[in-house]
Parts: sequence; structure tokens; C-alpha cells
Amino acid sequence: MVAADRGVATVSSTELAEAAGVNAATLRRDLSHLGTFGTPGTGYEVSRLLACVDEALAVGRDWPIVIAGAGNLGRALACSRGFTTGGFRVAALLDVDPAQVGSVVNGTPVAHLDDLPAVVSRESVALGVVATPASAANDVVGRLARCGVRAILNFAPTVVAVPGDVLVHQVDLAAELQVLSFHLARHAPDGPGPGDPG
Amino acid sequence: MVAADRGVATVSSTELAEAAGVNAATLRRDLSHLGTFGTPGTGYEVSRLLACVDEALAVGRDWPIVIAGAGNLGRALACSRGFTTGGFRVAALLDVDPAQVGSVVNGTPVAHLDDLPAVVSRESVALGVVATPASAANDVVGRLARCGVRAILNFAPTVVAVPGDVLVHQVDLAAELQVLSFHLARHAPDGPGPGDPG
DNA sequence: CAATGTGAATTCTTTCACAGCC
DNA sequence: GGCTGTGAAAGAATTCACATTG
Repeated sequence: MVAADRGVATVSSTELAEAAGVNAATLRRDLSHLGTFGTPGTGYEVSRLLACVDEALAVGRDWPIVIAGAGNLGRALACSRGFTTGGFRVAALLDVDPAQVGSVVNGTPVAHLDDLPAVVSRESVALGVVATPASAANDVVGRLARCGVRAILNFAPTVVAVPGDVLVHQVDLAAELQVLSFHLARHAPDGPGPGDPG
Repeated sequence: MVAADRGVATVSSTELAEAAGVNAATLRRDLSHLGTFGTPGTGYEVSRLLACVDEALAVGRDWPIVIAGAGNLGRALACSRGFTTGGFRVAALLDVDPAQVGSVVNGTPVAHLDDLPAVVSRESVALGVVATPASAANDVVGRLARCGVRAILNFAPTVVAVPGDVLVHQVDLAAELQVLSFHLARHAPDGPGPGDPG
């Protein structure tokens, strides 16, 4: 149970560290980078702590984003909690499929990809998400960059090159799966695991 | 262009490092953990290199997985390149919605969640993916653990507790978005970025 | 007394630089 | 000559431990 839910106004670094599974000293040092707001003998005032973390993460600002690709992944992201809270707001989904354009997903309109410049300009979009097939990713990234989008999150399995100072982060949904299978393989290389190949 | 595509049989650590954007010495040391297979004066034989990396990542084994939740995210994952290649095979999607059960997504059948034990047993599934709403995640993780699934990838925004030695990895789709917005905020705190709140 | 914030010690990672090999 | 693999140096991150404070 989290501190705030217990009606307690303060948390100690030890409590937080145990909950997060990290060392208490490390946690204190990390928090100290955000300023000095702990009380010796008592701990951290929860409301103050939350406010400082939000401040540091630039939560509370308005971050309009666009999601290119209204397929399963694009729609899933548009409905995802993390994409619709914490300051992020999905200004539009974009697709080239006439059957998709004009529909509404989770309150967000699906616009044609050609309307990207208009949407970006109107909503001051600085962040773009690419959830298209790999074949379309390069074109879409180029369009986003030309519209003035300054950071791009790419879910397509393609390494994309951008002209200039646009920030691109690649997301590999299967990477974590590989990590897990790796651990299983180490733990029981010949045990009762997955079936034989073939 | 990648080495193998140029008809070249070997790559040097410098080439690989530049392509990956890392230091050459680091790359050499990392590869040395997989064994010794470079040729001084020449570089790494590409086919040998690929074989060793695949070996180390346990690619080539058969890793049947199940995906719980046949919503947008579950379907997107079932169609995702990384989930259907590299040794992974989606044995089944699972859902409780009667409208979904019985349908087929990208060649994968959607079964009822109650059939989980049968599927896991029949296909020797050791890896589970949770793509359900947060409210269902805890129940699903418990079911997976009880069936003998030994590692779970959780896309639901809930910290789940598992009984025993089951490995759980949490995936936060919005985390990367926060990283990007953080960088934008640092780079131009008051510049022509996102619009004003409100 | 309990818990923070931080010097100092430790541990891990990255990088340099070069002996040895092709 | 060019390149690997690795000992040794440099740099970062983590952890200990304690003076300090409410």
C-alpha cells in the first residue's frame, strides 16, 4: 500500500526504496538532485515530493502529440493511460486509409496523413509517435520532421534517419521478450521448458 | 548499408561501432563475452558473428508464448514482427469477450481465458504477455503463474505481485514519451514548443 | 531518537593503448 | 599494415557511514 493511501503525510527513503526495490542511499541521492525537501528525523512530505517529481518531469505542461498509424498499435496507444494523462494529449491519429479517416478513437479524431502540417501547426505539436508498418515509417518520419515536430517515438522496426536536430527514440516491443527468454534459457538450459525445435 | 549486403564476408569492430553509435573497444569487449571468434587484421566473419549472437540470445529455440487480452494492444503484438520471428511463436491469444473468442488474428486463434491451462500444457508455453486492462491484470498474472508460465511481460499499468519464482517484467509504453518531453523541456524551456496549459 | 544529505570508499563500466596475430 | 582481445587507466554509479538536524 502506498504512503498517501495510509493517511500518512510523510515517507522515509527506506520505505520508498523497499517499495521500488532499490538501495535507500541511492534513492536519497537521486532525490537530492531535485532539490532539498526532506525533513531529518521524519522523512519526505508526500505532497511536496509528488510536486517536485512532477515539476522535474515537466508534468503539468501541455504536450500535444500526434500518432501516425491508426492500426491496432496506434489505436492501443491512443487509448493507453500513459499517453492520455500526465500532460500528454493525443491531438490526432493519422492514417492514409480512407476507411479510417474521419473516425474517432477514444475521443481522438483520425485525420488523413496529408493533414499533418495543418494539425501540427494548429495544435503546436512537438512530439510525434510512429505506429505504422515498417515500410511507411521512413516517409512518415520525414514528414513529421519537415512539419517541425522536434522529437519522435518510433515503434516501427526500422532504423530511421532524420535530417537535423530531430530527436528519435526507437522502441522495440520484442526486446523485453528476448530478455525474458534469455533468463529462462540461463535458468534451465535443458530443463522442462519450451518444446524442441522442429 | 549492412556488411552482409555489400557482399563482404567480414566486418571490423570499428564499422560495427560506428553503425551502432558506440565505442569500438566497448563493442569488442562485449563480443568477447560470447567467445573468441574475431580474426586479427581482418575482423569478424559475418556469418560466424550472426551465429554466435543468435546462440547467445537463445534464438533458434522454439519459444511458444500466449498473449492475454485480444484488444488493440494484444492484436498489435500478435502481428508484431518481433513477436512472430526470432524463435517466438504466438500459441494463442486469450480473452473473455465471447465476440472475440473463436476469431483468428494473423493466423493465431483467440481462445477463452479459461482455456489457458489447456493451451499452456499442450504447447509447453513458458512465456506470457499481459495486454489486458489494468483491472484484469492481477487476475491474469495469477492464472498464468498457476499454469506454470515462468516469465511474464506485463503491458498493463499495474504493479503485479506473483507468488514464487515467476519472473515479471513491466513495460511502460509512455516512459519513452516522458523521456522525450523531458529532453524537449530542457532544450527549450520557454521556447516555441507546446502551447500554454488551459 | 530517527532520518536526511553527502563526503569517502567501493564497485561497476567505459575507454585507452598496446602486445600479439594475420 | 590492420585489427583483435585484453591489461591497465579513467570515469560513473552505487553503497557505506556519519555528521547534522528536527
